[in-house]
Amino acid sequence: MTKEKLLLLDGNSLAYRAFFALPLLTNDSGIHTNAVYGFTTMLQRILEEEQPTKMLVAFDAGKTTFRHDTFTEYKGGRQKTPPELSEQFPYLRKLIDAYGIKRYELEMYEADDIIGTLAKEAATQDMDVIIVSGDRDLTQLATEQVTVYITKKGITEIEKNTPAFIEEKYGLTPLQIIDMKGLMGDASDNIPGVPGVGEKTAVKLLKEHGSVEALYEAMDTLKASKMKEKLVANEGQALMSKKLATIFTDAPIEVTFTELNYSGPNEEALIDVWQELGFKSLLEKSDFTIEEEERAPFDFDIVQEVQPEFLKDVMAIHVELEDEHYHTCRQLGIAFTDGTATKYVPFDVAVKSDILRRWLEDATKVKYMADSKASQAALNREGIHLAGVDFDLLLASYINNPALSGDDVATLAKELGYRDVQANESVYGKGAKRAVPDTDALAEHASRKAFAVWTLQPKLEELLRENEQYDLYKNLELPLAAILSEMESEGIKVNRATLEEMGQELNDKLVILEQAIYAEAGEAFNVNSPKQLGVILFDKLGLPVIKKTKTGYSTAADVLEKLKPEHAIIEHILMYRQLGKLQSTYIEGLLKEIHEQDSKVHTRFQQALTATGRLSSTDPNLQNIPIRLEEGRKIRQAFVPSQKDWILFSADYSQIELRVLAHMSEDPNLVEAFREGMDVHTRTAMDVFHVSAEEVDSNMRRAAKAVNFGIVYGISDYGLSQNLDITRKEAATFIDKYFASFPGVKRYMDDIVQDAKFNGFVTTILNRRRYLPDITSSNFNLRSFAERTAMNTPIQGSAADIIKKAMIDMDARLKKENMQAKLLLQVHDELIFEAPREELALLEKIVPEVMENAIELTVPLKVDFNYGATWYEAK
DNA sequence: TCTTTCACG
DNA sequence: ACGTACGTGAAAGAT
Repeated sequence: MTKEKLLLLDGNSLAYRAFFALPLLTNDSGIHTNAVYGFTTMLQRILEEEQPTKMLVAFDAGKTTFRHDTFTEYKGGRQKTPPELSEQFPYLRKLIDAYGIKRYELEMYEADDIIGTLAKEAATQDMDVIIVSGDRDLTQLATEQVTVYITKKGITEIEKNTPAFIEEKYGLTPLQIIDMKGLMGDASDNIPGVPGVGEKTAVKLLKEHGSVEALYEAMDTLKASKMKEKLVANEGQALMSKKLATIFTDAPIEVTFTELNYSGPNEEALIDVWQELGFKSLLEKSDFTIEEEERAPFDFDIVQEVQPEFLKDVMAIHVELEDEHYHTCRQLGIAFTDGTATKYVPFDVAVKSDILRRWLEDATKVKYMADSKASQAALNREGIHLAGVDFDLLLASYINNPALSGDDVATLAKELGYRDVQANESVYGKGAKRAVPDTDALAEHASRKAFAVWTLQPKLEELLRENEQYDLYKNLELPLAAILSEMESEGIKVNRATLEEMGQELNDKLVILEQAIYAEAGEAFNVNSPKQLGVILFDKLGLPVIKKTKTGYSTAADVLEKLKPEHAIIEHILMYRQLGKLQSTYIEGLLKEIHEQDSKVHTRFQQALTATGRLSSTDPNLQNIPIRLEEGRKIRQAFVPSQKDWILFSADYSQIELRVLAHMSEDPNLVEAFREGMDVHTRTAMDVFHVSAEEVDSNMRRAAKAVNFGIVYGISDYGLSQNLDITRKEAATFIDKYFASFPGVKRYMDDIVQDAKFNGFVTTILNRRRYLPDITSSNFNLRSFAERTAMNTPIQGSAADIIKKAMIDMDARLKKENMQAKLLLQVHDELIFEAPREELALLEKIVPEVMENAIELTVPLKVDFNYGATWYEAK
């Protein structure tokens, strides 16, 4: 029989802690949920770690307790419980019941007393006892059998108070904690103590005398001092305070230990509570099976022939695809609705219908869609050129709040309170069980999506107008989707043979390096395993440990760089890593993505994903093809134009983020630097180091460049010190000097954080928003992160606005000029085109012109360009 | 599925 | 006293 383990939780204290530690979350019905959420996450963790056999959550009952008989002002002057917290207690009780945990409260006693009484009793029955609270007072209950867990940093960390721990921390026994409070008092409980005595003095006195009573007995031996006077004058108060602080361990509790047996949650009840509270992440993480919500019945028809009268002037249409890989997956069918009648056409039927084809291509026929870029790309494959898209649910949701957007219609709809559409996962299944369902189920699913789009269109447009984001959505993101879809469908040609040849060479080098590493290590091991590599470097070879990760030794490149002088193996490992990365990600990875039919790769640009408004690129990611190191840069030799005698043409914005910063901050110094066409890093070095342009050496410029990066990222001395490998203090000096030279930037950074605190969000030049709920958090880390984000997002996001606008203008200009040149890729501050060589002269003229004039700033935008027979040469 | 590492702007 | 630079995606190993 294993030992019983009793877990006693201080319900009130933990709820308070969680409430103040977390931002005010609300569920769909507007109930605040942060305290319950925090309590739940903490409970989940403790249950997993401790595996208790018995549990109880104690609550305070009512306002008055026996302590008020001693001192009527006990807990007086306390702030009223915020209503946002009060409303959560019923849910907390429901939650605890669903977990199958005993709840208990007792008239006239506080939760502490219940816990103290049960802990004492349990210890006599030889149980292990763990108490969990946010209130340090409870540490007085610690004994060899009773450990008191006190939550720290809100609720994320736990301090385990054993008698030994308390001894080390204060030099006191757990029971002396009571004496300490008797002397120093406790403002939060309105316990007076002795005025002028704080923690330091109290601990000192108790180390000397042992207890409050012993201290007063020995009072005559103390030499006269202000302190002694205060002690003498407040003897009664000190003794009363000690009494108030003492947890009562003989409360008349009427529960048996059998009632406290814990055997796990009632899953069904717990799911219900979590759903009611809207704890999506917990529901997903748990392995509970969630029952489908009931949906209202829905009328739709499956048609095998498209009649012209089905197709109205304004419709919501949905192209149902097998999965998210819309360039390759099966297209299953098309649903369309006018809000009255909903029809589903299997895809093979749809493509054969000239009526439908003409309607899809007719720009005067208005279409509302869930994800127009995916649909357009999927239709492009059949030679259907979608036109007339007027609403895009995915993009509208993303602009409304970039943090929420999933890519499933059900998820997006649910965020707006619409539930009559199923999640893809529940229609198709997941993992190995994933399969396309029968036509009826498929048709219903697609039809419901079309209807959801129809229903949500007015709501979302209204929301966007309210926030003055309609223009951004309608005139930037929506037309951009069509352009991106063309870019993706066009694809970029990749020379398979070139990559294979490089792969062969890399392979030869990797084999040699691997052998050298084994020889230097004295054994063979998996160099790609950070764990095994850590053992070799730090245990076997005894190299100094510079940094640790949460799972072991760090073997990241910056760490290895520092170890280079220590051992010859390091250089080989770094080289192995570098070449291995090229081989696995860029040679093998890219080869897998080349389409057989056209020798091209067709990436997907995610337009509704990033928090800042940037695009991202997947399958393959063409926004991180190597360039910084020559070995990697050669990968770009495999990217070629799709036609003979064509070229690749690349144009990039110079210092766009710093120019945006100059524009937004209106810092005179920074503005001048750009207006004068100066090298901005050199200029920064001149101002920070107080030297002339000629005196700026490469080191100074390097440091200045790092500071400029830091400014854009939301500067911190720690980050800069890491980057430049200098001390934090030196980094702080750099930053101070920078802000002294660029006071406008300093003001901007301060203002933007204030704005974010006031509004709860930050915006870009085109009014893109990012909400920053953590900006008011009491958690230092969360708040600091939000503050840096507040500084960075307007910069990164506005740069994204600018290049997106340039893409739209460029598309129009290429059409106007009747050019064959095609835009293929966007890499954040760079556009890559392919074009016949004859168009080069015109490209050199119009690309910089269009890009530089995309959006007018108070400083000029500058564009550099290059071209060549491969992407490598277009540098 | 999560963690670590490393490629890009 | 707190402990990270901003934004991404892919591969490999560990779990």
